[in-house]
Amino acid sequence: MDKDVAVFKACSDATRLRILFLLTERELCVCEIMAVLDMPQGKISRHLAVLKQFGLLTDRREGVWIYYALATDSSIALKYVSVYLVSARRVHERVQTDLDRLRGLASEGKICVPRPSMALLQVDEREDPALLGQL
Amino acid sequence: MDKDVAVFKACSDATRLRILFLLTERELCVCEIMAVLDMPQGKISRHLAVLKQFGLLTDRREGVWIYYALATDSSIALKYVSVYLVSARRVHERVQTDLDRLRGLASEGKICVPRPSMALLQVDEREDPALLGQL
DNA sequence: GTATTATATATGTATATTCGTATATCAGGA
DNA sequence: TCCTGATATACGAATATACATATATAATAC
Repeated sequence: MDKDVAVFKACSDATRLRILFLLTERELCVCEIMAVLDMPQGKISRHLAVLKQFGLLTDRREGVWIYYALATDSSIALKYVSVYLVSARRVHERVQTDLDRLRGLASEGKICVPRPSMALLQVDEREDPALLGQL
Repeated sequence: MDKDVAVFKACSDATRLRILFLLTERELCVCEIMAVLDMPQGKISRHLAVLKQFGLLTDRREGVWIYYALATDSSIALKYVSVYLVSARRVHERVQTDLDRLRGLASEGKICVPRPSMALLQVDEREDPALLGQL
């Protein structure tokens, strides 16, 4: 149960939640997240460290860049949070703005090297209404 | 999105999460939760106030007792947290112990007046594997 | 080797959270 | 009315968190 508490704690900060929503799009390096959220590098790195420590993210280095991606199966709560992230993306304006900004900056080549889509979460967002149909 | 952050913050404490798991069984008054968790009354009341303030609980007074129950539809995140609560009940030992203790104390008449089951969450826990089948 | 870029981390400070303890409120019964 | 049991809340101490700022590390190019 402590792992689940940690997952919820990781999500209980607006900046971290925005980062998680961004990562539903694809894996991202720190500089991309910095550019989209327009926040200082140290702040982003610290939040990424928290998310990784609590098991929500994985990272891999590719040359100078370190790419972060949503983790899976680290806890029960994370599974449900993952479904939430994919389902709620289109609902929150803030998230829409962030995602638009990410795509915009990437297509203009203004943030490091755009990576191919490699999101680990394989849920089709169009399927989500069925998930909660019974509620 | 702030509402969702609040929901996750509400869940990011072990005591509050245990209370939420208990309330998947049925609505409960403060003295029942106190007895099951064996914690001082002030502590329970404070956590209930937080959960209510963040929209996770509703309360109703019946004479001297105030019954708390899981709320619904107060935010997107809460829907997914509710499904998580029902699905994860049987997985966590701590939750099992709490639920067994609740039923034991209630059947022995050791905690105020046992109420009929009035859980607001209408999800059948046997259905939950389908919810995450695609993950 | 040095310089540069990307990322991580240490430090100090302000704020928030949690808890135990004590006290206040509220409803019902004598 | 007073008393009692159930619940809420206020207060202070200990701890945790988030932040800006500064510095450290790590990989690459030269």
